[in-house]
Amino acid sequence: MHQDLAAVNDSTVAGIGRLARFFGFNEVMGRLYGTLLMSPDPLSLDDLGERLQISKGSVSMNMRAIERWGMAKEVWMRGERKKYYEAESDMWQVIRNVLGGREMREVQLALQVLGDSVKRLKSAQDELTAEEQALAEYYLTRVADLRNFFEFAEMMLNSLLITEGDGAPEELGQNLGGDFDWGQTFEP
Amino acid sequence: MHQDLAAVNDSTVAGIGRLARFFGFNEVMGRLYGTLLMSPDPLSLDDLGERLQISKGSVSMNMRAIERWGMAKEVWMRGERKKYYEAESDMWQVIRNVLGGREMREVQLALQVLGDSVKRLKSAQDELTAEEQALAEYYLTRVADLRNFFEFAEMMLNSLLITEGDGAPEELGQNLGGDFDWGQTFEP
DNA sequence: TTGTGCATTCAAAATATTTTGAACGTACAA
DNA sequence: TTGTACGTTCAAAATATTTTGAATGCACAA
Repeated sequence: MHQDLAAVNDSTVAGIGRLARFFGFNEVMGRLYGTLLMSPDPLSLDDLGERLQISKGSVSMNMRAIERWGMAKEVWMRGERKKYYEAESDMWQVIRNVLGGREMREVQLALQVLGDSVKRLKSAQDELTAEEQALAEYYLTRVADLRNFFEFAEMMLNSLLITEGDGAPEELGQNLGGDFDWGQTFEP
Repeated sequence: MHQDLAAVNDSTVAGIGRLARFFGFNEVMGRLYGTLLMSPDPLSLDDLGERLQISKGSVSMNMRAIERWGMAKEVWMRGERKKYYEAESDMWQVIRNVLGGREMREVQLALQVLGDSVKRLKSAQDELTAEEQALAEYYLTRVADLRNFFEFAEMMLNSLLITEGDGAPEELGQNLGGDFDWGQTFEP
């Protein structure tokens, strides 16, 4: 193949691998996804292992993860017994799939834990010595700060995830406005 | 200390540790930061090692990383020879520090690589066979998709980073509007 | 300047993650 | 139903990351 075409493919695949690592996936996942993205035609597991020089097992496991994240899907090639994959090429869809499955859970969990902390602190008020009460106060402000932050993050994520159809969110601000106090600060 | 206060401290510290891992830091960094955040007073390296039961070396190295990320700063305690730290408690500032130092670089790099690819493809046009030209076309659309995506990400980041003062960005949309085509899609 | 009390460094050890490949399972063509 | 061509699994190996603690460095009080 022409040298420049190969170079473009390689640097893109390497770049996406780097990004994948950066976002907490492993690099091979990124390179597999990149390879699919840069291929006009679906590729089989063998094709992928061949191109990236990795073992059958690794291709199989990593591709399954990629599929679960909604970053690629299987494609049926008639008359073929092999599995073929093609990349989800709408970046917004990929982002939505990943955020929806991961960051969202993480934020929900954080909010849950913080909510529990507030309850716990408030219901313990009576049993506390003066010194402990001061610490409880302090904890409440810190926990409130964190909650504000995560509520904001949740709202941002929702506005991305709710967006219908392809492409960039039509107007990010639209989904966010309304019931959120934008003027807040974390140092009251 | 009262059981509920300890529990709130511990679950918050654990939660922030988890988040740190999630965002590509190591868990100990998160727990150190969480411990500082939940302490009304600055803590020394020994205090931190003691509370988290980790070695002097680990505290030293991880705290330095935390400091570099702008997540905590040193505090001078007069008459003390120890180093004391306190957490940066403005979450928005933390986010800005981290994004500014990391994601921003990453996005810039990606844009740079993609820009190079476009140049390379365009200047190679002449030397290509018909088949190679078709592939080059395909590459150009994929690379353009990625570029749109990263340009959007860059703009989002800028609007967060540019915000002055404490607290949540006053109006995220404001910084974004204007020169960006919100109506674009990645599948023209 | 010296002694002391820290922080820092770094090589080795511990731990965690990822890859490999052989063994196994499965679906499909014949 | 059988043989085959594939995919999947998983334990062991390879690799990467993190922690440890002893050695070292540094600044300050005296």
